[in-house]
Amino acid sequence: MALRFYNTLTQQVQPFEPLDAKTVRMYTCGPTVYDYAHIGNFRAFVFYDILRRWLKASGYGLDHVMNITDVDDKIIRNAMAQGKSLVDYTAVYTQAFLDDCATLRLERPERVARATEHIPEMARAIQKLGDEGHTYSSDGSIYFRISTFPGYGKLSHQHFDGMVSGARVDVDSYEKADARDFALWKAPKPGEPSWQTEIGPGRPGWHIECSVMAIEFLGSTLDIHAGGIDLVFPHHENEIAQSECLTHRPFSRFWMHAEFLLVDGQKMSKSLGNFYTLRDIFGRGVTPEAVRYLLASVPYRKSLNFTFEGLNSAKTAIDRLRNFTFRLESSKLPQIKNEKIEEHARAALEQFRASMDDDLNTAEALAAVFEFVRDANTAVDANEFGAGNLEAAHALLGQFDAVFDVLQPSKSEGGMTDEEIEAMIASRTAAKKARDFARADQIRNELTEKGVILEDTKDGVRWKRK
RNA sequence: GGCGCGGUAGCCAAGUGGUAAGGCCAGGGUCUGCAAAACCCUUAUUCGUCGGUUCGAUUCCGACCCGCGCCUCCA
Repeated sequence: MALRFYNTLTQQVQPFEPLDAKTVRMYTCGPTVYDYAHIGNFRAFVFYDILRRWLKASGYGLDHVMNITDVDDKIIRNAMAQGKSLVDYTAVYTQAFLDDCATLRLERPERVARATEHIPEMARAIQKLGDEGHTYSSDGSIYFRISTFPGYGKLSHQHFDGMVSGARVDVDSYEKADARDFALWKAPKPGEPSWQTEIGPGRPGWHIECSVMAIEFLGSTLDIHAGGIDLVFPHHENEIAQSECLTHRPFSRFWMHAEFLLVDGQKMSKSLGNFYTLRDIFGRGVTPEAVRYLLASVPYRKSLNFTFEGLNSAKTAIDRLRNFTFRLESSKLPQIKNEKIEEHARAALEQFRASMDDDLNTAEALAAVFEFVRDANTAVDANEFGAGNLEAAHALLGQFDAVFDVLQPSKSEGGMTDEEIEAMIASRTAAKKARDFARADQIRNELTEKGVILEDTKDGVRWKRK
């Protein structure tokens, strides 16, 4: 079966292939840099990464744009409260975000676009929407008139019959003609940053930035537009309205949305005290790989309950896979090729791919890997796993890690060199030979404290860093 | 109220009209001087509840209960 994804627009799983058959043009909603990103945010960002990697593994090129929203109400409020300029304020959190992404091994999109670098284009787009009768002004702000776009609601599948046009729903402290209408351009307020443009002074609304940057970089019709499920309405619905009024073409062929992350079964919030940034979690001795694995192992369309127990489970699962690769590298294997193992490796690789093709079913893909690992471990125990099986095993593990990317440990600071470790192991072996077990145990404990784990095997001692 | 998602072993979780993947935990074992580490084995007659369709349903249909998200900023 070929690659297929669930499309929020059609509410169906559909075969996927990019419009030009080679390169996937994809836009994903990035962060608003008003604070450190939290793990809930990274649920979506890890999903983007898995999607990217699987598209690449499927042979496609990528042109992926992600925005960074560096101007919005919260940013302005916080920056003003701290007496900082917008640029100074957002620089900190933008960098922190990029650092966090690198820590989680998220591939950098082909383009990372900052909203404030595209304001003239946004103004021009708003101008054009105005020329075509989709906007109205009120107190210097410009609003999109939803009633001019009949398709409104097609993504979120909502009906707005019950909403009374002209009703005053004053949620934004701006005047709107219709409750659904949204701000394209916000009038400058005293003390707030604003830009001088051909449509007057002010700053862009949130929704317009994504439409404008997506179209600018990727053209009028994208292959995939992705985001968190909470963005379906109103953000993505509004993007569609703006973009399709602007280009008169379908905005995105596929819309993909990552489900929510819960913490201890509840929505993460500062008031509940279950609000975690990556920095908070790493402070508790959790590795980036464990976070990555946990977020990736639950299929993206299923809500994920984040717990420290889950992180622990992820860590152990990764260890199992690392131990297996370590074992293949360090064991003396017989010069044979076990056909049963070969067949299993082939079947597991095929199953892995089929599962990923099926709307990125990462849970099922993982099962294929683990089943093979168990089978292969048993064979190694029985001395029936041969050097001739290594290639097929590595093909499977390589495919797995091209997506999950957790096998290589993150570098830890300090620590001993390989030579120092080998020297200590040599003295321990000597002590063991002399039956001085107290001395041998002392050396082993020392190594353990320094994060080096020894394993006594029939082929001798082998070691690894924790 | 509207729209959407989900309820499968202690926890996470896949899946199918024909009788339940995988991971973690737990218990047992192998290895070992002993631990540790590693590896292996075992662990749901049962898939929220109640009806219906069917030779047969966890899987299809209906009703109900429960949890979550969106409907105002939010990944």
